[in-house]
Amino acid sequence: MALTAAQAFVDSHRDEAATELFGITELCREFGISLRALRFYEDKGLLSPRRVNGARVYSRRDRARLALILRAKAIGSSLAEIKRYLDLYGDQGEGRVQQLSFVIDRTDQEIADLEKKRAQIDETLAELRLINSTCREKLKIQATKEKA
Amino acid sequence: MALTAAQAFVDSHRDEAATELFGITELCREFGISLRALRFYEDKGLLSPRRVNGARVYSRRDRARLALILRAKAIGSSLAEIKRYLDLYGDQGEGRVQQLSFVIDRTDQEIADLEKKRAQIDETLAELRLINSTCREKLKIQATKEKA
DNA sequence: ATCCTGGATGACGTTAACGTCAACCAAATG
DNA sequence: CATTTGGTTGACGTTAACGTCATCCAGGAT
Repeated sequence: MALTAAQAFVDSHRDEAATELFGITELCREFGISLRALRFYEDKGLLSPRRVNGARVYSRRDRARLALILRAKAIGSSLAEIKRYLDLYGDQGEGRVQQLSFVIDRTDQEIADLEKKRAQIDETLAELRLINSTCREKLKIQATKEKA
Repeated sequence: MALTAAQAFVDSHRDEAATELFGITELCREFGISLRALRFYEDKGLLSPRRVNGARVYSRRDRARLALILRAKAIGSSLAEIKRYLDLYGDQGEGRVQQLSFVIDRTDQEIADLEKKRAQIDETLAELRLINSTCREKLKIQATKEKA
């Protein structure tokens, strides 16, 4: 099997503690996404992995970022939203008052939005459970009918 | 002000108990969506209001359906998903075993998906709250610094 | 040397969910 | 009657988030 320099390095350390770098296919398989998607996220500025001979090499931080991206996608955020959202994660450094207040406001907003969404999910869940149990009841009745 | 027959009817009963019908603009304003969107949902088979002189007239049930649609959209479902989802609501009638089992399976699946999504939201909320309070701490420190 | 395997652009296609625009109608209004 | 108002149907445009080629390139394997 043919290997690029980066992948060779990765593979050689696969079972050791220091597997700090990941190839693109590796990451894609791990998260179940396509190469195109991962490159697309990069185009959109959500990721910026290092390059080795032109090839993308992802660090643990890149991998963590990707996990955040996919989770955010799963809860319905657009890539544009996710981009702004990611800024909140990295940047809380030793910021000035201005920056801190900004992050606080943004997170306040995000939190409010998510709580609203959560509430809607709970409503829906309650209704679905009702439908579900109602159907189960009816099914039971049908079953007894059939026995008779 | 000019009124179509249907709207005239609606308006004439506006403050009474029997306001059972809604015009399209009325509904759109109530839910904050565009005319185009509402018609689009109809094209996709999510709604089928009655017609009076060609104009759409929505009943209470239509209105309730629309509420479901928008809530489902808010939690991230596509219109195609919503369509199948709506079938679960209306159809649980006095169905045969086949139909009942189908609805049970579908709701089971939906419930599992929503619970997963809810869990991801909770994770995200926890992280955002952490970031938020951390920033507030830092801001406090900055404030005391400034007083000194 | 050559072939094969990854991976890297780049360009174009695609689907969902509308927005926008044009042209038409029917009813109330002046 | 002419007009304005609110509604209708197309048809085409648009944005997001990729999929799908086609082409190119570098590094091992044979």
